[in-house]
Amino acid sequence: MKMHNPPHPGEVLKELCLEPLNLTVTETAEALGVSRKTLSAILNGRAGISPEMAIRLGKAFDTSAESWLNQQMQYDLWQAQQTVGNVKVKRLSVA
Amino acid sequence: MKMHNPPHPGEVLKELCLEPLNLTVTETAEALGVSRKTLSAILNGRAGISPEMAIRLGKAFDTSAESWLNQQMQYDLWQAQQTVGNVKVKRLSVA
DNA sequence: GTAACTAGTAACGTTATAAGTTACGATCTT
DNA sequence: AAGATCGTAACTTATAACGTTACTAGTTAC
Repeated sequence: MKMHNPPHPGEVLKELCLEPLNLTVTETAEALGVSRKTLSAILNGRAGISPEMAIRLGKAFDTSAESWLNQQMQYDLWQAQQTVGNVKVKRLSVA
Repeated sequence: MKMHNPPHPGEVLKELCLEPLNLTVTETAEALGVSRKTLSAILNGRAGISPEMAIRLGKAFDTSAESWLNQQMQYDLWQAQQTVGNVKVKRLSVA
């Protein structure tokens, strides 16, 4: 029931990882083994974090890949709810 | 560090939702508002659960959309780790 | 035993996303 | 001025979700 707009994981990545360590986008992209463009898109909220990317981030920043995917999931779910949150579905549970 | 192969969410859906309620695939697909093919693909592990689908499942079975997406995430992450789990990434953390 | 229902799936199309390379313009730094 | 950095547009490739239609095969009912 999270009711607040979850931040895009890219923002978090920038604020919690790149900035504190004074890492450039170019430098970080190379370290991650992805193109600068790919990282840039994530940082600017124009792409999501794929499972592969989550693994890379986990290794680079010594965090859990899961935490990155989790943030992405929260973000995606919130977005989907804004779009199709009012789809009509027949209740199938016992209740 | 979950080391066991997580089940495909489609299996869980079948065993925990359809079967206990004696629901047919056709019937459930209609209730969810998706095509029979789409549901069938999920149930047989040939498609994943999208955020939209998670919302539909949550409404139909009175569960949280999050739990469905979470299962999908675990599954995707495990799959990705089997494939690219050994990518080389430069360590960027302080440690 | 035929008709109805059910299920998997192949073949087609549409839309969207992740990722890559290349290239350009803008800023900032030395 | 020269070099580095960054965002981003254009283009390509691969994958994925979803839809419709249609075929095959099994099961159930009359």
